[in-house]
Amino acid sequence: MAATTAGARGEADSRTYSVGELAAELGVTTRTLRFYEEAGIVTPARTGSGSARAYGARDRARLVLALRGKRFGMSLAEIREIVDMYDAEPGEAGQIRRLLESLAPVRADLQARRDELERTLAEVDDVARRCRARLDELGP
Amino acid sequence: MAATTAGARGEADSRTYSVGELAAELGVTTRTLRFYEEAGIVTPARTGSGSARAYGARDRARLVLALRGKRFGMSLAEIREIVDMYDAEPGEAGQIRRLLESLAPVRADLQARRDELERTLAEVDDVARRCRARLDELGP
DNA sequence: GTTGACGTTGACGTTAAGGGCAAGGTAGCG
DNA sequence: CGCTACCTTGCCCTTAACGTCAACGTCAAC
Repeated sequence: MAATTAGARGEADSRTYSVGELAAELGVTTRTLRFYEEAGIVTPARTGSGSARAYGARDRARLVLALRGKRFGMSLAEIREIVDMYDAEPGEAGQIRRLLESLAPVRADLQARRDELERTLAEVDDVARRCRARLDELGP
Repeated sequence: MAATTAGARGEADSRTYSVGELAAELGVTTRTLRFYEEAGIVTPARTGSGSARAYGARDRARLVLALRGKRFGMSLAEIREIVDMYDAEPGEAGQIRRLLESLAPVRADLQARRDELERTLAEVDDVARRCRARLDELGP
């Protein structure tokens, strides 16, 4: 199946990356990329003969999202879910509605985290402010 | 050493919690609290005879901070550092200055994370928007 | 004075997220 | 042809952050 490795339509795929290349670019090891593949986050194509992984633009995008997700404490499983819905094929109305619904809690969670971060940031700033005040009090 | 379990000054300590109590309140297990103690995040006092842990307001506050930190992907070690500086004794000028300096990168990191979150949130919203548009296109 | 709820330490098990290494394939290059 | 660089698939090791279990103390209640 599949025609030219290109997606549904629009061959603006540009290029394709090898593990090493992509790993270097993303600042992770090749082991990590392989691990993410096992976790179902990416499914790179293979080169005809060598069975070497060939990551496309879509894989790259998913990895970027995954690494971002990891940064604020998501598990690979959570990440997988989110990334999956990110680039799900449009499909028919029912499917889209389901996607929208599953998006809601994700959004809520992200927002909650952001708010917490905001609060934390404010607290840190407050500590800093108090420090400076104390220094003013002491210093000449 | 130490006088009454109370901090530097101001006995507004109110009450003290047992492991179970505090764990329930914070929504974690007692094991977790003990683990955080090993990790140096809290150092609850002990009751005279039984050697049972008695968590004070300060411990509670540190745990709240720690759990918040965990939510956005910090390791217990990182958490410990931050929490430590949060309620470090004022100390002399040099110490305060050092605290201020170590606070800067933390703040930068938090801000970076928040910005990333913001961007992710925007992307999620964008996906949702496109979903709705597509539904409008399809629906009657 | 024993029962039960709750606490204690200690030790071992588990899960997630990789690290690292061995043994081998393959593609270009001189 | 052989060298080198990069890739492949196992497979086991490690670290963090707990879970779980055992064996035992303690304190109030009955």
